[in-house]
Amino acid sequence: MSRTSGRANRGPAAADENRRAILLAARELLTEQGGRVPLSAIAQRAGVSQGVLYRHFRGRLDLAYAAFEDNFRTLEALAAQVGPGRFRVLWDTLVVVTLASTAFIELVVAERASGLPDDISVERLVDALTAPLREAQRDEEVPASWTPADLVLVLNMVHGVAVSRPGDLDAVRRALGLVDPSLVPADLSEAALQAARTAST
Amino acid sequence: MSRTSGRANRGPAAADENRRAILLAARELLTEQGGRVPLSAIAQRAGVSQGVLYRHFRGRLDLAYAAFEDNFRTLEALAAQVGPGRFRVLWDTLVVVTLASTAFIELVVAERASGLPDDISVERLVDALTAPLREAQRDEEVPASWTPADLVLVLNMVHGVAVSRPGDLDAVRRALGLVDPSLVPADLSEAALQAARTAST
Amino acid sequence: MSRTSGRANRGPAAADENRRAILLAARELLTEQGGRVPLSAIAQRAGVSQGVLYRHFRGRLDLAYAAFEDNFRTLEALAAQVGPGRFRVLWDTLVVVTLASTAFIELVVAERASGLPDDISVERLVDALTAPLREAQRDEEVPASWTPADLVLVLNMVHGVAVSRPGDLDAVRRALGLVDPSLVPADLSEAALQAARTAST
Amino acid sequence: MSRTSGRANRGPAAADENRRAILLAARELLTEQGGRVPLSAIAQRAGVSQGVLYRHFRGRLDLAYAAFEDNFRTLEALAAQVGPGRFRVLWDTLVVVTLASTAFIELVVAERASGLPDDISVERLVDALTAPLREAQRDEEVPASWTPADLVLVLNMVHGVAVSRPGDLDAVRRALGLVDPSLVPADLSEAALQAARTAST
DNA sequence: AATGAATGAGTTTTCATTCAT
DNA sequence: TATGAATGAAAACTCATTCAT
Repeated sequence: MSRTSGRANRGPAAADENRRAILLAARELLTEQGGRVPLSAIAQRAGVSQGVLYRHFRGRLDLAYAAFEDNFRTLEALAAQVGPGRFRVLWDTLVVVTLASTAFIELVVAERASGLPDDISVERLVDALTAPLREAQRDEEVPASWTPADLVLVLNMVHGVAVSRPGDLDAVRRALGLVDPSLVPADLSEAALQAARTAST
Repeated sequence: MSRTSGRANRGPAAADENRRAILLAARELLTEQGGRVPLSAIAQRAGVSQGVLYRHFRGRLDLAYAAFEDNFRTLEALAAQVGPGRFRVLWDTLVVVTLASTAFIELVVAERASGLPDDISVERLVDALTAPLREAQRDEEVPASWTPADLVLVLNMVHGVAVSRPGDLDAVRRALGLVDPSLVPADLSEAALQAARTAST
Repeated sequence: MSRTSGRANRGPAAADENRRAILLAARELLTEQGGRVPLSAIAQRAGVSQGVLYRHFRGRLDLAYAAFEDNFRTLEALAAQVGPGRFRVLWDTLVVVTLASTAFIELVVAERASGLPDDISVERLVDALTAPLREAQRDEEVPASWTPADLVLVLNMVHGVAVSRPGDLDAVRRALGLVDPSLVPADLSEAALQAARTAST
Repeated sequence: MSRTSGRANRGPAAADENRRAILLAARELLTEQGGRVPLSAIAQRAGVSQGVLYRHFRGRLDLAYAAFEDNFRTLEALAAQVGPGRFRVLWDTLVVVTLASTAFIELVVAERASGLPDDISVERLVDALTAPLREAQRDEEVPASWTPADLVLVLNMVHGVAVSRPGDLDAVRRALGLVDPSLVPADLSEAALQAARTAST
């Protein structure tokens, strides 16, 4: 599953590709083996030397921060688009992205003592959700009582299910259904997750 | 928060006290510093030597298993009692115990690759819940549609909130309320958690 | 030149001996190979594992601090003794110890950015020198114009010669003679240095 | 303190400027942070790429050798001039240059194991000093007993003070005064040092 | 000729686990 | 039986040096 063939120096031109390969490898290995996979294993899976990993990311946590940043950007881009049903799209993506990022969330949670960087915050999510949620409530697609913060809470719950039952998408569906049927994404498949994983910047 | 005072050999009489002190220290340190605290730090906080820690627990995961076993026993004892309202008591305890054991759950989840021992399983929880839940449904205290497995799912969700927002009991209350108001425990306080923490065998 | 024979675990009883062996090995290797010898090489020469080195000393600088502390104690003990000629003894020892500690001084100097711990200071030397110097001046053994701080300055100069001409004791003698003939120690031999090296706590 | 502005290829015209910028950056960083600054940091401070640094200097030690060579040339030029008081000028410059080059001296001393190149030697200094010293002695400006080698020894001592008390020019003055008042340079100021630093080739 | 990314070989550092006392 | 030192096997991290562009 190594991305690049040999270990030839492909030169600076490959820098961006390397960065992406590292993030992807991290996602995979963290998911497969848990938060303590050696960084050297991640570098290896990405097909780069350890030095390259350290050039791109200051350390383990930085990998997670970078993934979060990517996610935020994806979501903010979605939220910025207007049109009917954008809440639906945004929410479904949010759930899928949360599931695809379980490993990174765990990492950050495990190192909570270190404190989060400013640009990784619940507020950012709340901001992106506010307008789309209001629209959806106006159109009576979702209960009027919900706040953006409630939705973030639901994502936290989704994460709880994801870590407790790795790979069990049906459990996630049932869990969301317990809160409200309208929260269950239309396409919650392994393929959708895989797409979200590969899409990282 | 008991620490053994000196370091004289206090004989087997101290063994139990040591065991409890170790589990408590582990809970504290895992919560404070995340899953990677050195075992030596746990031993130190517990006021025992590393040798003693190893005498009681085979390793890091064993600490979590032991805590789980304790929890299971507490809950099964509760479930065995009959009488009106026993579901209420059982559920409230389940939530509190889940929150008090966040650190150990994280540990096990992080090492999920290692596989769980047989006596730590969802089934055991389902078994304990089945009868009390049926009673509560008969008395129309909770929706008839719920299954014991659904409740375990809710506990998973609670765990998700707990790790995402450490110490925020209000978030837990709101989250449970989103599922169903009847799921919010009557006494969900730091004091209740502390009691659950100290209660470990 | 390894101090201990094999690599058997000689148990806690050897802890003190290990500490000493590490300091001695550090002195030797730093002198032979400069300030960048791998700590692993020091551990090896001392006949202990790397972990033992780290148990005794937080890192490279700690080795130097420990050596300084040892030196200070030796000197303060000498300064505390009374009797005629104690300045002579103290000064000669000071020069020898400075030369025997060249490697550690270089280390600390190289890492000056890190700042010194409080208990490693010029003042401590000045304090130890004050009374003995006063006596020597009363007895007209040394020029009345000198201050303890001047003597420390002379030690700094000795260090300059030591690093610039490693092993050249004659250069040290000539240098001290340029300042004042009375500053040249009576016994400034490789044997005296070796004794000072081995004497570290 | 010159930095190349952009990063366009400015052609061979920039080569000299780069060389100087690198040496200056090395002086600064070695002084600030000790002998272990990464070469990449030096290149960065100099405003050039690592490749350029390597084009000019084979490695870390080469930086020091180059600085020494520069110093030697300056001094030999001074020594070649005749006229009354040339010893004075030469000596004062020697002291200033020694202080301005502390960082490089430390570097070479730390790597003493590697051995010096032939053209960096005490003899070269002795040669430059011989005639001027003889004149000064004939004019009774300095004690007749001194040899050129003694003066080199005094420079070694100056270096010892410089590393032990970074930036403390007064200590240097006092130290030289302890040897002989005539050795204290007339202008021993930070400005004079700065001039010597910038003067490199 | 300049840039700065990539390599890869150290070095440092950390712990789980063992074991002498 | 308890203690805490020692081991040793990872893992993290750092840079000098090379090299594609």
